[in-house]
Amino acid sequence: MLTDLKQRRVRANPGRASVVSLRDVAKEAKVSVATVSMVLNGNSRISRATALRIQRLVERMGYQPNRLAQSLSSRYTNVVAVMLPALRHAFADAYFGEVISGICDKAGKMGYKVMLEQAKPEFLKEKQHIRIFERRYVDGVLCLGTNDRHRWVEDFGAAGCPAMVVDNHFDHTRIDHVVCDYRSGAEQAMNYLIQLGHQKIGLITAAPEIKTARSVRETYRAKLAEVGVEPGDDWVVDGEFTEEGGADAARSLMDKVPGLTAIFAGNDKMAIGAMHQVLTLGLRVPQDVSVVGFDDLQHAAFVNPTLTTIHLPLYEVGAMAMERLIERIHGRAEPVHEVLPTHLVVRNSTAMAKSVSS
Amino acid sequence: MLTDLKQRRVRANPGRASVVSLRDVAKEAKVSVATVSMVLNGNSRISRATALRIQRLVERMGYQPNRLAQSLSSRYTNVVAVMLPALRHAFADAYFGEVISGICDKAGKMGYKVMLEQAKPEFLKEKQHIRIFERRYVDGVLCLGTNDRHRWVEDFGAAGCPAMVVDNHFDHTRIDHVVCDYRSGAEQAMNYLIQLGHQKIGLITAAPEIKTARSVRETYRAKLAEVGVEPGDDWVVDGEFTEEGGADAARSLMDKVPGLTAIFAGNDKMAIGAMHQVLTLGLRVPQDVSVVGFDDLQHAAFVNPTLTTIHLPLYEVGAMAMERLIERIHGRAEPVHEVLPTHLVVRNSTAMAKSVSS
DNA sequence: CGTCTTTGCTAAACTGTTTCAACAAGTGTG
DNA sequence: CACACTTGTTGAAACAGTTTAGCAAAGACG
Repeated sequence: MLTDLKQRRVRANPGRASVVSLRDVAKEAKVSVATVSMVLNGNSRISRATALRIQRLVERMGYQPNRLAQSLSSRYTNVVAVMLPALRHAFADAYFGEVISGICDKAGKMGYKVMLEQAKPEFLKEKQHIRIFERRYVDGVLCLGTNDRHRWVEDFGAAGCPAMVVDNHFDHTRIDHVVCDYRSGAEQAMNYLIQLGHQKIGLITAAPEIKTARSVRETYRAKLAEVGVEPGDDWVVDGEFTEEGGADAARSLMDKVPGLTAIFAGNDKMAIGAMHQVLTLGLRVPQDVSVVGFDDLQHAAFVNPTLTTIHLPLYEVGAMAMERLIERIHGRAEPVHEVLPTHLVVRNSTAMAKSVSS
Repeated sequence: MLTDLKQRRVRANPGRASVVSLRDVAKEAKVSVATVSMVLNGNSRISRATALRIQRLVERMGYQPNRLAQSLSSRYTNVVAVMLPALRHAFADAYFGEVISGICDKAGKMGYKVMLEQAKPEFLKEKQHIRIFERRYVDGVLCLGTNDRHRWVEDFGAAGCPAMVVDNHFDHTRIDHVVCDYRSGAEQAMNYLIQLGHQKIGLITAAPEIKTARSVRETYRAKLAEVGVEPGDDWVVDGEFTEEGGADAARSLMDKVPGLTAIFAGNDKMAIGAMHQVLTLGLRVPQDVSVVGFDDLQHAAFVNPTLTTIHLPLYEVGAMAMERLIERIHGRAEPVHEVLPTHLVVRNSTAMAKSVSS
């Protein structure tokens, strides 16, 4: 008999929609808040009749649980953070965009919200990446665009915070990851170029501190070795993962490697920059120089000429990382180390090597 | 004298970092939780000595306020949502990326977190865009990529939820907005083309339901009228804001408008698609056809030829929208209608019209 | 010396949920 | 008929903060 009828302070809530609480529903239904809560959570100890009555009331009153209170009580926020690197154009990057797309779609389906964070130096120095857990902003974090120098990734493991490295791989840390098969992708690209008769193949890559980039580089050397080619020091150039970098790298290659007939770039942006540079130098793609990219961004099909590239299942990588992260949050014990397959997409930036075709 | 010494249940928190609470600090300092709370919130009624002592203790114990509890009590979450349109590549879009970049940077500086949402049909049908307020996920929302058909934008005003339309403008709704000066941008582009001697200028635009696109279209007609040119029906084609659309639109223009010497595209993606198509048709850019874009995405400087375009201050638009939204959350009464200036960036996709230069 | 004000702090109410112990009523069993 | 078990529900504690009313003690003043 609702003994607790003491006046609730009238909500001083200027202009904001007055929200109904569990209490309001309970009072209206003349039951305790515990009962309403149990109905909403499908507790089987509530009679069918009461459950139905209250469900209708909840519907009619438009009750929405306050998820701050829910999270406070349940210790789960149902929010995960996406950590992006502190690059000026990180959000405007098609590569990250594709991964985030997969993350968000999966998150939505699993009832999770996605929060955006950038791994800026001061953010990390203040240990904010751990604080977002301690302060209960998130249940887990997905780390994009990481490299070996990002030692902060290890903090998550040490602090017991669910975290996942997306599309990269740390050697000396047991942190979970979901990654594309860069090695196999590089093999396919090199096989294809070699098949077309190319031997003097330049590699534009970046950041040796990125494991996946190292895989590509090693595969490049291994594949050339298979056909008896020993690349010179000038054959591998850093392109910083940007169009500008790719363009500069291509210039360096054209300068220092006479007779070069093909360029393999570690991502599409560098490939596009490189193509641009080759064309600027008055040479033709693919007649004089073939170019192969890596990523298969949507854009790759709309440059001139269209770009032959390795397709990475970035959307799928994002979705799977999200799924596995949620499992980890819910207590999964086994480590996650998923590798997703890649494939070659042939377009118009590649052709038979000149020495062969002529 | 801590009368409330009843045992707190031992935290059943397997593996997770044990977090210190206000209570823990209070107990250690032998004061009440209220005192600690007041110290942290800078309440002046606490003695300097106590404040200092507690601040040091807070530091030493590594206390971090639980923001779920804070938000529950204060009714502010310090989180805003960014609503993106339900396009497959919304996150991979450089246009949105640039705006989001500005939003996130500003949010970080103002102590806000950013949550990502996609305006999918079922999301809106379930009124989730209002629910995220009712359920206290966010204090405000920034709407990107909206158009006149998105009537849900009006729901925010009706429900008293702080919201802001970013880089667009609704005629019949008094919702706040921050927008680039599309009209002036289009004027600059048209002036420049006309200056170069172009008269037969095709327009690739999109979605008449987007106010800013309509502004561009109207300006295009007005500017042509100024020089006595009446564009035919075939001169204006829809390009759907995509590379593919731009390419198709360019084909249509080349087909149906004999003697066309310039194309003005409503965004850079369509411009790039159009350039690609023109080149594919065996014509040269800019010698045969000049192309002007709109946006000045980072990418525009790395296509071949580099793209002449209108620079939009998208980063700044995002940052300002965020700032104004926070003001609105904190009770700002006056409507926000900001317009940010644009400017022309001349690159290599434009040249004198053929009839003039020859 | 008694009253008033200021200072410094505390108890308790409040935010809105989940969950558990307990209890009344009804049913089944020996 | 007594006892145990099941069913349906409730009260209260817990989550972790903020905020307000109010209580002592100390200083100012008539």
